[in-house]
Amino acid sequence: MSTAGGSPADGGAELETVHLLRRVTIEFGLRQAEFAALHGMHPTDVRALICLLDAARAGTPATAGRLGAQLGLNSAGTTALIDRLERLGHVTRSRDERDRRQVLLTVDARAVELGQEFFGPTLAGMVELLRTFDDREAAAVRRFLRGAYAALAGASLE
Amino acid sequence: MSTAGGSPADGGAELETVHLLRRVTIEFGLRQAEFAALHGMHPTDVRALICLLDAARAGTPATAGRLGAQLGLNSAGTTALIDRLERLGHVTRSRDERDRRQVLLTVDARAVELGQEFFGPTLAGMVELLRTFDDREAAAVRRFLRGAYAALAGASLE
DNA sequence: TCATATTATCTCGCTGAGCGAGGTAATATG
DNA sequence: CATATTACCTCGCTCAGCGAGATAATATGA
Repeated sequence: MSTAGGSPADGGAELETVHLLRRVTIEFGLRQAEFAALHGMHPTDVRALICLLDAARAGTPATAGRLGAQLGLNSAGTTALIDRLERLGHVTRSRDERDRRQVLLTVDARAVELGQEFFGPTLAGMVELLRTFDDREAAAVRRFLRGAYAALAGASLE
Repeated sequence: MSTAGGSPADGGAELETVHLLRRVTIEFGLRQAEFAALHGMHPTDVRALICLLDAARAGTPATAGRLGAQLGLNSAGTTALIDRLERLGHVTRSRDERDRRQVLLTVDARAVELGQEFFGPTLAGMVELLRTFDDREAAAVRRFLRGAYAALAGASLE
């Protein structure tokens, strides 16, 4: 169908998808907040762990400053954040030997486990769902998410 | 982790999609925080406006309590949140005449405009992208997002 | 080499978002 | 009609995150 002329009804289907994405992001945030409360943390702490794990997966060295920038915190807030995570034993600080100004961050294995315990079933549900997609459909989902990221961040992923 | 019987390569493609979604949600949160800072608000205030607009779109009456529940706030925090939004002129309180305990909330038109000014280009970018999808691909994206919401919220949408 | 700028992080003091506890109307229940 | 429940609000407090500024490590230029 999809008459290209941009009738209100047609735009609706696409806007609906965007609204859907927005609701998903809010719900994701709420689950993060729950996980945070469950382990004596704050939503920002969980977001920080996610960023650190993403960096680890991507092979990017995780420094204090980079983390703060990703989370939109200033340096004082970043220091406080890392203090909390370190106090809870979820991350470890270490000096970069190449540039001793920088603080490298590593996520403790136990923190990863806790995350998988909590988010595992949810993420598994999504993976399960994706298995019912054929190649073209799965590729479409990835293409949309990459595009959404680009639209949001003004930068594409890798 | 080791999910069910899929080959490692297969699980990778699906997990990649899920990680992509997670990154998108974090980026969405950052844009919300920027919008908030730009207008003297806080991230929670923006999330609240989104919830109120979603409720309006769905035709659900928006009450103080319901909003607080959606955002994971307790009653004190909810009251403070609505105080802030009302002080900024973004929402209006009114008593429900059916049940005078309840406070109904309506979003001011100006707040909607501000949101569209800021998020319009980003959302338009996503809509544009979606227009390049054929019907089956677009449907796949919606199906994934609905499923993701269900996995996150433990409830499906409508 | 040594002064100077820049970068990366930390410390200090403060503001205010959000919590727990408790209060006050309005509505339900026996 | 007393009592419970619901929906919201007030009060006092804690601590996340901010701005300002300090410190230490690295670049830059004469």
